[in-house]
Amino acid sequence: MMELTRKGDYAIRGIVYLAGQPLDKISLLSDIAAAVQVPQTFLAKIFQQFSKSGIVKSYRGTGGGFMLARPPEQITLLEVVEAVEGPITPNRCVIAAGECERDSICTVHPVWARVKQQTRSLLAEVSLKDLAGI
Amino acid sequence: MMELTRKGDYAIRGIVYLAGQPLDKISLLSDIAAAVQVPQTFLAKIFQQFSKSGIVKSYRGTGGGFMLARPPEQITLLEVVEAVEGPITPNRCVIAAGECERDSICTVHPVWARVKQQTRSLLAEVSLKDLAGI
DNA sequence: ATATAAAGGGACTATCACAGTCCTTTTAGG
DNA sequence: CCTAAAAGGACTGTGATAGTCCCTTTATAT
Repeated sequence: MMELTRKGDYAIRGIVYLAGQPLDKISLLSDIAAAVQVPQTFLAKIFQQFSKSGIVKSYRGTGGGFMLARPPEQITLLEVVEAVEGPITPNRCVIAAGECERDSICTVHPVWARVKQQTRSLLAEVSLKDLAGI
Repeated sequence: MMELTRKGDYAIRGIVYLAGQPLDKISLLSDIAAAVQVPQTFLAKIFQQFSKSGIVKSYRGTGGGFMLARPPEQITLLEVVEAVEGPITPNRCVIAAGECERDSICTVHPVWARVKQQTRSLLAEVSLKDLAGI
């Protein structure tokens, strides 16, 4: 239970690397992939998701690459994880009330809600600045 | 991320049902399965794990079945979940130091350790008595 | 204009964990 | 010794994960 996927792991590695680079430097995907030891084609998919979530800005063509969309202290670990893994939901029931028919009688429900809330707020307190050790 | 499997869900349903029964009553697997709407053969595997973990006591043969091994207030949700899902580990690195080679440089590591610790202690505070609403 | 260097995006594949099923064996009572 | 239960092993279908491959789009440099 509660395991981060390899994709999530790679995502964090990649973005933390980016956070460690000079703010206005555009990094090549190939460089990032080599530095953090992740297959480049796979990392490409991950950075596409980052781009859509507004965590990174991408530039195409010659001289293109990736940059953080905001300074590292304004990007949280929660954002990064949820960008690639989707919302954190310890139990399907937590997604939305009524998702399971046993809802009304389910005393476990509120416990998962607390786990979710607690975890999200912990991850929200950690920024890329912290992780990059700047 | 962080999703409880269906097995874990079923496990909780089954054990909470048992906690709601009279303390010394031996319940049939077939009854439990029917009550909580889980395939009996699948629930059988789950209760075998419970039995090995010492959460329930099993009796074979005619008149056999299952009973909680301890009173409901002495069995925690953490025990139940870990019995069937294994240890709660948000990230492979958290399992043991040195599991990943990037260990020493990995600033994310301590964050996962906190998530793990926090979640475990929350689940440890909830007993079957609470869940069964006794 | 055209060659080139990048990211974007779609389609495809292999592997593995999850979610079960089925069948045989063991244990206990009547 | 027959029957009722759990124990255990072997097997299977399905879906998510973890990629790969190839083509398209966009931008720059010559």
